[in-house]
Amino acid sequence: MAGEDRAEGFEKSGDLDFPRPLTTVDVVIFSIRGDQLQVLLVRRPAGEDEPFPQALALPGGFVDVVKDRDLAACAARKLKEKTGVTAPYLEQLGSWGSASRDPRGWSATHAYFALIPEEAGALTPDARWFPIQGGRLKEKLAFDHSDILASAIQRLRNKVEYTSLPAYLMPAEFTLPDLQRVYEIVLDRPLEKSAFRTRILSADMIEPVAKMRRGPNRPAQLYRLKKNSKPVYFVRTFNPPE
Amino acid sequence: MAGEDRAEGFEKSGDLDFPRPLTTVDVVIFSIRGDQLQVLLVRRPAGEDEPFPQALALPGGFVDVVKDRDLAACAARKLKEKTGVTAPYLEQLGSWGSASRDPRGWSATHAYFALIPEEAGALTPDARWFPIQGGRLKEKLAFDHSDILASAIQRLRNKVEYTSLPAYLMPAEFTLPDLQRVYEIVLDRPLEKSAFRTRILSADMIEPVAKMRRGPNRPAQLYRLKKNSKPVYFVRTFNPPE
DNA sequence: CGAATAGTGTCTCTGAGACATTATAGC
DNA sequence: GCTATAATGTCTCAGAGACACTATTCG
Repeated sequence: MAGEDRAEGFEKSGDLDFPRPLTTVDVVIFSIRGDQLQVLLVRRPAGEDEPFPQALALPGGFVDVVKDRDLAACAARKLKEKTGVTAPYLEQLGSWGSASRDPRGWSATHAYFALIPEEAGALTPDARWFPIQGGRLKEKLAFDHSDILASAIQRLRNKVEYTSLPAYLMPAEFTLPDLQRVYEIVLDRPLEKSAFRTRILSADMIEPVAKMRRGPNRPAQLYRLKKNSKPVYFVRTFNPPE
Repeated sequence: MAGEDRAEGFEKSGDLDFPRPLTTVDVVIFSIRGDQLQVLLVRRPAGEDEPFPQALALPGGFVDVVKDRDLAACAARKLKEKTGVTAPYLEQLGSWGSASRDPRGWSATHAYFALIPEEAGALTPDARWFPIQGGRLKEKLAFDHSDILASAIQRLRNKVEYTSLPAYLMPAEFTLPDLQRVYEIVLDRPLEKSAFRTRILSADMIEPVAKMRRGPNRPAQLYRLKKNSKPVYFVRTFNPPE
């Protein structure tokens, strides 16, 4: 059955009649809400034969070989279904597959992570936002979703050190102090204003709009993301403390 | 058949009787041979009903739900089978899945990439090394393996700018000029000797052995990787030209 | 000695960190 | 004027780039 031939790499692939792992896609969806980094989670159904009934989980599910042309389309579909949003930023995170992660049998999930602005979309009723505090989620998740989420948080933090990713968490128009605040929320440490501004402005990723944000103090210049702006990679990280 | 319920994320998962994609693992194995970056490829079988008969491909194959505990173990097994080597460096690269990449049906592959030293292992007869020239392979590959390889090359080059990954391509003992040469081969551009040495030596990743490499000129200090040394991440990239 | 490569030193430049200073709004 | 926040400027420091210079072997 699960013999050598197959494992050696297609040598007898004319015969495709052997057990296949389950194939799923899960999406880690981040947003900034109320000055916190938050992640979108759904509650699993309650059925008798359900794995992890009622547990919290990442939005996701089985690949649909009819509806989904490829993995990215599948992830985009799940994102759209849960949030109404179409791909501001969607990146593949990695895959997790083993005999034990799903009680129903050998399964492999393709994990993606998405960044969306606070204003975006209309949630489905089964989905809720949960804050990431101290770089972690308090709640336990179904399957190995806690591992996947931890990996997503680490990847996000890492990349925020040397990329413009937080721009995708911003509303259409924002000020430089707004953007710096989002960097600081994700990294959970303060950044130097002066160095921050130099870095962002020299990256040619945002452009000023002819408006200012007014408040009880000096107004701030409003900016927007430049058209078709891909993420920018800086040649240095922010120097992590110590 | 491929209806909404399933796609919505396990909601009816009691019913697992629907088409599953094929699940494979492929490994991009790099080594330095004869002053070139090379990749290990196998030739596909010639059978009538084989996809891409006789074409070159990355080593890999179906996940074996009996033999393979998880994806990484599956990748390590394939690496071992083809090269006799056990994991000097093995990292997940990403996954590729679509309806069209394999003529036998919807399939998803989990791609890994491995770095091994030149001396290592005994190849199986169906595997051969092919040089990467100008950052690309001349040969066309089966499936979407050309895309996967291109992605692996890009990831490798990227990481070499700010990590110690090339250390895993080195023999047990090597000199600093040797190591610099490997960096230069992968990046395909010369590096400054002085800056290179400062960076590597301050990274605390290698240690001198009490030997010198002798030649027709001044001998060079031999080094080895420190025990259990994980890859080092530098806070700056080498400044790319222009 | 010369050739060749190993290894070090010097000078400049860029960008981050720290922190002071100036600017502009509301009250 | 006072307060609060936006925006800029100054000084220092680390590390890269460029390149000169010294060191050590063989022949």
